[in-house]
Amino acid sequence: MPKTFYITTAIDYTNSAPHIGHAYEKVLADVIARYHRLKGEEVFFLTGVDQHGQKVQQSAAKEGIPPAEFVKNTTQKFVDLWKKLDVKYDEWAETIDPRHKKVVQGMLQRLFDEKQIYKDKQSGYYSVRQEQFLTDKERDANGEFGPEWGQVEEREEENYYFKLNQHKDWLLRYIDNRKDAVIPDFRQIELRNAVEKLSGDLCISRPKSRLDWGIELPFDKDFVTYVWFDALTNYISFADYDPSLSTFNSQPSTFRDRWPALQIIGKDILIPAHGIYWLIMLHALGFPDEAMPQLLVHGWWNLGGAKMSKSAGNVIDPNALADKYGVEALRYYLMSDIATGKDADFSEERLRARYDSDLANNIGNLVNRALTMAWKYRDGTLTTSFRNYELFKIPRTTYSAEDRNLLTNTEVRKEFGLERIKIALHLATADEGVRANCNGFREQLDWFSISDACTHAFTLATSRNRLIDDVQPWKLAKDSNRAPDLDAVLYDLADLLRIIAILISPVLPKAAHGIFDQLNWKMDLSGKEERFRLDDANWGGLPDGHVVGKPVPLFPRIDANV
RNA sequence: CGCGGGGUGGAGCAGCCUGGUAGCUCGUCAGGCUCAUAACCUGAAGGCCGCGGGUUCAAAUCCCGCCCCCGCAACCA
Repeated sequence: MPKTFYITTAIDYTNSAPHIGHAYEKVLADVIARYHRLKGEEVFFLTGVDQHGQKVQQSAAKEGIPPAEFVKNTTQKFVDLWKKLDVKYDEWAETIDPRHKKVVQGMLQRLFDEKQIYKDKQSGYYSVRQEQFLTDKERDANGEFGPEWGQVEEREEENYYFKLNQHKDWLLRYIDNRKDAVIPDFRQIELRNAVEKLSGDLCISRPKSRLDWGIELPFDKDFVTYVWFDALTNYISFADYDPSLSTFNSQPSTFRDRWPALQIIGKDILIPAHGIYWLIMLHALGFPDEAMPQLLVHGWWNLGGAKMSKSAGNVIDPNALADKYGVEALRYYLMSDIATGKDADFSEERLRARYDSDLANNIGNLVNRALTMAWKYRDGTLTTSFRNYELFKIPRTTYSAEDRNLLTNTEVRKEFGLERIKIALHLATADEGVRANCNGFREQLDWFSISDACTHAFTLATSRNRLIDDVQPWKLAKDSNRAPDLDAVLYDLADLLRIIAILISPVLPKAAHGIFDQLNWKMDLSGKEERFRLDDANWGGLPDGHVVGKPVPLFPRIDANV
């Protein structure tokens, strides 16, 4: 059996409501997951929330409710948003889940038994009011800790540490040996530089006196584990990893079938969390190099060139955008107006412009004009009988230079007329054009260039908008001698829409269904077969006599509504 | 000399690794069409590819220097 395609996202911290960055990452993962389903692969898409930690504890205290209740409320906001945005995951990770807790504790116990975790003292400046140790980052311009920290004292605290540093050389070698450990490549360079500077071990605990909203250390009930072993572990704990089995090959078959994952993360959590801590954690647990996850690092949506932040009060609410413009418009914008891995500037104006020009004017309008003509001239019925006519007989798969000569031969021209030859040429090359664009589509998606992949669907749509202008079906309709020509064009248009729907389905699932519905293309497939399959994206899939549905504007223009 | 990204027609970007007529989308202007969601199609205008040097027959693309903008710099999820 072919291996399952496993994809994860970062799990979001449930301290506040989701913003556009959260939405971008999940939609990106969803699109990649849908693409792999489209290829017929088994897919396991995991996303979820990180619910433990100090900030949650503090926020809950502020509202006067238990952390568990607070977390339940914020978690719901994420769940609701993913439902709204058609983010279709296969498993949901919550760090308060008992399954997760069991794996985290199992891992910690094993590493403790193997002496990779030890207890030590740390000392430093501690803010009593904020209940946290301060670092140089907290110092103001004068090198002092500002009044917002209240009383700052030197304090000493015992904690548990993970022997991170002893794996440094391994990590360097791993990064050097695997060119695509991190995508895009400049992030891998960044990581490599950071690893070289790595020194010291990793503090992985907090005394319960300071933080008790977390997973208890299995070997010391006075401590909870702090963020790293808790949050990062979700990627394996929800994929059936068994921490009691020390070698990778002894893991359950479900886990081995899934792992390793393609892990989608933001640029802020590559270094040190995923690029260093996580990879070293896996290595320490006995994961071989071949079982290291690939990290796909995306950039940020900025606003007017500046970083979005809650303190600046310029965060974008994905819920409001989805309500205002629709889910498809939002998904399309997030996928098309950014190069995966890089930053981009968020602009509502560009969202509108891209939606109107790419979706409404190009694809939506094509659906409308193609189906309107099918009804106006043929009562919605498509036929393939045009293939019985002389010039349309050339089997498209064997179309050759000789055939092309035939079509451009002056004698033939005289006999059939330039118009029919034009259409014959078009039909003869239609399949080839579809295949080329489908291949381009695959290629771009395999490189995570979602925007460029979409372009291939638009190229096909543009080619048919051009064809309509070129052959002018409204004139063909007035001449009964041209009936086969019109049939051929109407069939080609409808079938192209079917293919376009398949290609846009990862990014625009609702619209793809909309096209299929308007084409009246019901797949009488059994069981859990997908409605969209890349294998079906070949010219000529609609049967003779198929009756299409009535056209309804697929992507109503935004500027007309607002 | 901390690490990394960016500086390309009015706007947003691709191209740079693997040198060889500067490409895409939007916008602008001029035509065409009427099947269509005032959509669609054709054509045009508009760029010394941040600056200075170098390598080369040839540089946006390679090398050196400089200027400007933006992230990150370890307890922050």
